[in-house]
Amino acid sequence: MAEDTPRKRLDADARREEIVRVTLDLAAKQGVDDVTTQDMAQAMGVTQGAVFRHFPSKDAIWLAVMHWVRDRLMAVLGRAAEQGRDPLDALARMFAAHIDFIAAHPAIPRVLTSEHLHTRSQALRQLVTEIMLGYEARVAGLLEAAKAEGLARADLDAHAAATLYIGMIQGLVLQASLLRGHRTLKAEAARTFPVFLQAVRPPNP
Amino acid sequence: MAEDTPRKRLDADARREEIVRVTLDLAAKQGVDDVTTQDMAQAMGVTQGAVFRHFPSKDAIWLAVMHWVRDRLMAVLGRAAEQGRDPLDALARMFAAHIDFIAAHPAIPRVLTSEHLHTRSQALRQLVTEIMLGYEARVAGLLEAAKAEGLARADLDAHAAATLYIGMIQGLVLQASLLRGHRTLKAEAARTFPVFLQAVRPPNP
DNA sequence: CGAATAAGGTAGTAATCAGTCACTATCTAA
DNA sequence: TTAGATAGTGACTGATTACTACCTTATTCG
Repeated sequence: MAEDTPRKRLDADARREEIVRVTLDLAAKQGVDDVTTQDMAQAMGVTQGAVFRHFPSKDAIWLAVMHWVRDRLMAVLGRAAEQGRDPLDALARMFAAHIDFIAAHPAIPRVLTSEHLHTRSQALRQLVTEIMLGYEARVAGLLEAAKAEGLARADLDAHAAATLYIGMIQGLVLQASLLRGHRTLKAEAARTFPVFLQAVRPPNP
Repeated sequence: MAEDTPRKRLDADARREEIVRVTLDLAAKQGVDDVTTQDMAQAMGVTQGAVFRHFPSKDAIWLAVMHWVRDRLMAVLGRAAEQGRDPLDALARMFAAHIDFIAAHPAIPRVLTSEHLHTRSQALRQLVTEIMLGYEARVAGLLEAAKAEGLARADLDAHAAATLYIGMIQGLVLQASLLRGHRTLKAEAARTFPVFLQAVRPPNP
């Protein structure tokens, strides 16, 4: 819960990384749009002015955060998917990896879906769009591959199913956020994914 | 797009209603957490101080907005559902009505899922939770009824399916918001709902 | 008609915010 | 050892915010 205080006088690269880290932490705790540069500085044990030595603006910080999220998330998803024995197994592994990643970094979905950030800068909006479309294409690709192998129904609308998949994650996150504690993300995810799979599977086994 | 300027000197009830209306409008245009009391006043053609004659605080305005959303949304969903010939038809009508309502009032899902509002006051958070749980229970109820009539698979996890249903709406809204214009909410919704239905329907017709 | 009532205007407040800048402390390398 | 480079400080700014107090104007009703 506390900061492991890698105190003052970091070189610029390390400090930039730390700013991204504490920004994600703070976004999880107090909400994306309530994170101030003062909060970031305090979490690192430096003064507020120091933050602006490493980023020209707050938007630039959010952009760096978004890049961090994209890189890590895509790496995690890719690693999980390539371990799958077939396309549907890959999708299941990817889903589980995503849920685990969100559980470890609760701010990630909030950053990606934050309307506050989307409206702040064109660059931010574009990056989020790119992440979403890329993710959707990846899911749709796995579903198409599943169709080719007869693992998914032949008439499946892969694009629509990918939309449903992404929505499923959003719904799970919102529930877990509203009902903090009462329902755990992982447990609900484990119940909901099989229902999604039924929409994909062919009618007669 | 413009204000139909029901100009000055409204009685308190009418003014309160108008504040709720313009707040929803502004939230759709500029984002929930970027709506200021100054913006509201300007949209109504009064000064900012006038807003606080009718609400004790900005949180109270959001609470009134949330109540408006709950009342209207629930009424719309209820009316749509009771026209259904069977539980699944009711669900389909409810979904279509929800999408139409969102298309007419784009701020609604943003208000309901705004983390900024959830963290502002306990009352707001509680009301959103109540709306979500109520909605989910309604969907789960229809699905259970469908099971009883043999319209849904007997082993369906109605609760999980309801979670998936709500997530589907969230996913559609996010897509429409990010890809403004490129994809229309109604068209994507019409493609995605049948995929969801496949998860519900019994294996052999 | 005239006074009470209710709605809006004017002009503030204190707090908070991102961003700036001149200065200082610390590190590194010749 | 010292000189240059760099990270951080501290005090500041101007803009914006929700909210308030006092005053003015419109409406209503006896």
